[in-house]
Amino acid sequence: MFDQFRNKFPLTDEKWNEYTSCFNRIEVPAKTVLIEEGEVSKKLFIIEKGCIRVWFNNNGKDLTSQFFFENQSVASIESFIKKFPSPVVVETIEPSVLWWISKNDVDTILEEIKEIPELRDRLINMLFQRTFDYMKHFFSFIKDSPTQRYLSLIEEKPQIVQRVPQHYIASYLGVSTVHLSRIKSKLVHKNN
Amino acid sequence: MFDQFRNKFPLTDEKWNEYTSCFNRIEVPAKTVLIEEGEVSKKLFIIEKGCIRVWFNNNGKDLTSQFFFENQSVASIESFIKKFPSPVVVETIEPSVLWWISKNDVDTILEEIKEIPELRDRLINMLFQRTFDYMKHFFSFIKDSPTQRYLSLIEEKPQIVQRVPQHYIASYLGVSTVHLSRIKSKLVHKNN
DNA sequence: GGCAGACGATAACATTTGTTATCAAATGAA
DNA sequence: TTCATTTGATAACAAATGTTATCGTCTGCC
Repeated sequence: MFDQFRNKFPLTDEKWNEYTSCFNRIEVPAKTVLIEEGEVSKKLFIIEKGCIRVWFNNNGKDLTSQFFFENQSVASIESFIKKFPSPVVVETIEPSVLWWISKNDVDTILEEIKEIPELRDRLINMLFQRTFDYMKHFFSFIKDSPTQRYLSLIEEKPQIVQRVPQHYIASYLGVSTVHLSRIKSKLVHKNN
Repeated sequence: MFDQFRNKFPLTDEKWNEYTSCFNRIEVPAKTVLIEEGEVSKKLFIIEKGCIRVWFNNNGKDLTSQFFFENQSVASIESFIKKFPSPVVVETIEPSVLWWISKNDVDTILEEIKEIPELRDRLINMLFQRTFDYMKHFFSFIKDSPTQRYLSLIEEKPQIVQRVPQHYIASYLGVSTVHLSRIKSKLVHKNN
């Protein structure tokens, strides 16, 4: 799992082995809850195989905020960093193979590597990138119609449309399942 | 303007004076464009007095993404950091007193202070905070009705409701000016 | 003072989107 | 296989929101 990244990190073999051995491999079925709402999340997950959905409960309704696929890392980020109760549920969609690491181990590693500017800069860059991604998604809710958001999703994140059940996509786009059906139906008729 | 922050920064008087002298004071009327769409923004602004709106053009329509008031710093953040053409317009709403600093000076200062862990941590914290703020605003578009968003705005950012013309608030909430009028009207009638 | 433009309320109508209910197809478990 | 569950399409109706137009008020400017 981690060998593919070995050459990207300027670490000794010893340190590399020490760090990668902090990760624990698990296999879980679909619809496994990895982090519950209200729990203080002490785990960070990396997806080897499968697909994860982050959602929260709003007046009894499922609202999906993000999807994650192979090679992405997932946590209830605010909970993981600030030790707040998680506002969101993290749950598998497909049967998945995951690696998790505890917050303690992450903190230890971060403390050790912070002297390596290359890694520090990369982490800061990741933070900015995540900020920009949120901005982009946020803007689309103000400026685009649901139909346009769906078309952008097909264009920019085809994995989601291909692998995720449609009612989750609807809750991600902020529309009802019925309306997403209508949107798809209209698009098909327009193209004929 | 900067004296009120003097004791928050662990710097020598010499460095403090050197850094604060990088800022330039300007007074501008209402509706002054500070950063145009498509421009690579090389300035960061701090508001001494007044109020600023960040917006972008979407098919001829004004869409407001943020408001800023006294003591806040404003830039077309992605443009400022990554030197992209700015996707947004930054514009005063009220006659304002501003201080601006060039990107060159910011880079110089950041390079010098990065050895001070207190400042580095504070900067990283600010980045996280901004990420979380975006998340919150973004969630509200998925989970709240326009009426609820307007009520939250009154609750959490009363300055905006008090100081900003209503059609800008409508474009910030993602509704038409007519509909925001209706929302206000319904709230008034409900309370009587 | 008078005028133009900005701002906001309201009405009438059009369009979009949600809700509820029903049905059909696919899927998974016993 | 068979049955229950999940998933998705569609119809009919209700509610929310946008669009266009009109009017009144306020403000800044000459």
